[in-house]
Amino acid sequence: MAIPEAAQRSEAVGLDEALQRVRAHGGRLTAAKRTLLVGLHDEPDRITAADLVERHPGIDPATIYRALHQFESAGVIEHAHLGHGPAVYRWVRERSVPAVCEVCGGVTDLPRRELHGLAQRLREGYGLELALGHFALTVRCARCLDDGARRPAARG
Amino acid sequence: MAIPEAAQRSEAVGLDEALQRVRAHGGRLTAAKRTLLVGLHDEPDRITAADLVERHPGIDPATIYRALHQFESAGVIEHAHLGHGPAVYRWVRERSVPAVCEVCGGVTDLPRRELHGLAQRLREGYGLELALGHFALTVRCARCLDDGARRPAARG
DNA sequence: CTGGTTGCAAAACCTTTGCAAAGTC
DNA sequence: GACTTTGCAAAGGTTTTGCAACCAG
Repeated sequence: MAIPEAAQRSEAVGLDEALQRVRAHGGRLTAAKRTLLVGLHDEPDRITAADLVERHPGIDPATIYRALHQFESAGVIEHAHLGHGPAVYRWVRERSVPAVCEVCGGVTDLPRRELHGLAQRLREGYGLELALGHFALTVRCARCLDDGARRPAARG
Repeated sequence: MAIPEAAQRSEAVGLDEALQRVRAHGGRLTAAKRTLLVGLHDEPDRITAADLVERHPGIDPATIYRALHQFESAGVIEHAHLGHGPAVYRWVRERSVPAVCEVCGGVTDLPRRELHGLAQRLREGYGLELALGHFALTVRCARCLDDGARRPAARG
């Protein structure tokens, strides 16, 4: 239930500002962190910690996890859970809501706007403030729905 | 990405029918499974596998996990992921969508109806069929929002 | 120099799997 | 008697932690 401190209303930041932010949060800028920040900044997709471990054989997994936590506290990156399996990390950008196909695992990014109606209902009806983006919505994509229709489910 | 076979459109079933269903799915009714089914049937809340392990010291954890899978295939129970931490299991009932407070972890069950609007938008706008109930929505509950307002967040 | 950071190794956590013995139908 | 299930133990994948050596500011 850890809540990223600064990540709350963060907007996308450039690489330079990211470095500053990490320092401002009490972090020191080591070679490892610079490397990881550059890698994350240049990566358009959501990636796992394991991806980073693989791409940076010189950096220990523990270091990578620790750096990711720190970057997230600094509001530079954010993580999400797409389903089973490891968390995925991404540079903070215009906030979107990931929708994961439960069949093929494909991710569709939805503009937050699509969730406004729901957010309002939850706010007015339940006093709940929808927190978007940290956990994915589960869906079935068009392709998998199509496959399912063609080869109907093994009877119940 | 495993999709429960029969659980798709299951309705709540009684204990007796559950026993039948498990047998119908090729399962044998052992003492352990009967015990677990009764426990699950009588439990109003979502519980973890660890809860069951604790409540039934005579049954091995591996057996409990295997039984849970089998019950789920039979459409008798369903599991969901509320956030970080272990999966939670519950007797199948009128389908609802769990909303978990990211601060306190409290769960609010939403009627599926609240999600109809969103489901329609995703269907018409993206060809995505919203799959509800397996993963929770993340929210902040009224109480935690209130606390947050009183003791404002450490600035970003 | 002080205090954050690293690598290594070990552990934590949740869940799955192999196997021989035991149980169900 | 055929086939499933159980307990035990071991392993799996992901993430965290303790600790001594190291490095940034």
